[in-house]
Amino acid sequence: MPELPEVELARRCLQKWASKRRVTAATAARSRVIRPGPRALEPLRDATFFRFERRGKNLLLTARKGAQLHGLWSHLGMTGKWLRRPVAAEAPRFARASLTMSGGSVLYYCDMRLFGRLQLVPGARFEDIPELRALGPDPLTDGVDVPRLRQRLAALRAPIKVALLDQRLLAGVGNIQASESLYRAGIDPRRRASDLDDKEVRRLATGIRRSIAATLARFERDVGCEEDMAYVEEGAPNPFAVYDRAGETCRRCRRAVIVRIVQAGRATYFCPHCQH
DNA sequence: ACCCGTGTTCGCTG
DNA sequence: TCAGCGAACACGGG
Repeated sequence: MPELPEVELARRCLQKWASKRRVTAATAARSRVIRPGPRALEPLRDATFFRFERRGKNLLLTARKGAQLHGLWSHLGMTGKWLRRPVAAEAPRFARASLTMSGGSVLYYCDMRLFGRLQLVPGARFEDIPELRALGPDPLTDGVDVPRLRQRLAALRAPIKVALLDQRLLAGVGNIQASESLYRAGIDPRRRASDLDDKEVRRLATGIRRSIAATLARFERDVGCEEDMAYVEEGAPNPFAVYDRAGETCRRCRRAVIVRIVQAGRATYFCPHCQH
């Protein structure tokens, strides 16, 4: 489920669950998401997590064990999530790794589709990892630098919606936030990225910030991390303005109908009347 | 049965 | 050389 807001929520939950507690056991199933292999997490035994960062959709945790630092890099892919359970409880479905914490709880990494990633980073040297170095600025923690964004977009022939999914441009914008941001900015997702003028990039930057802020605010209201953490409550109404609303009347103009198209293999939703 | 999917990477093509 | 595209990954839900 995770785009930037969901991953930020996961970061806050993990911080709350793991801060100042010691890892008493760490297990990992044989699975392609655990790197480099099933024994990858064993060095975390007796370590204590003290830093909980997020860059785009990546969670970067740091633990200390004596003089040693261990990094844990977690990317949730499409279906990854972290859950907390009492030590006596059964493991959740699709659990791929677990960290048993002092104090009697277990943190489970669960991932049905196995598109995620869980990797130990020796010495917590995240700065040495090429995939992380390649990430663009994070709209929530770094803000959006409009002149820089426009300069980057000017070099791209791809449609603006497709460009927004490139994590080298901005880290954390995913398929939902891309549609939502463009809707807020009143920009047609099919426009060539290089064709956006200054004013439009400014509107887009505002759209991105507000769309992320709105989603995060909703999570803060509706989703806690007391026990397990549910990204989307079962049967909850769609919280987004256009995403997954094909065929519905646009809430802004009340005239046109939201359209679904496919770009680069992904669904895009927009209002043909409000977005140009 | 069939299609769809909040992500990323790889290989092919023009 | 490189942007762009489809496929692949894996599996449940509508």
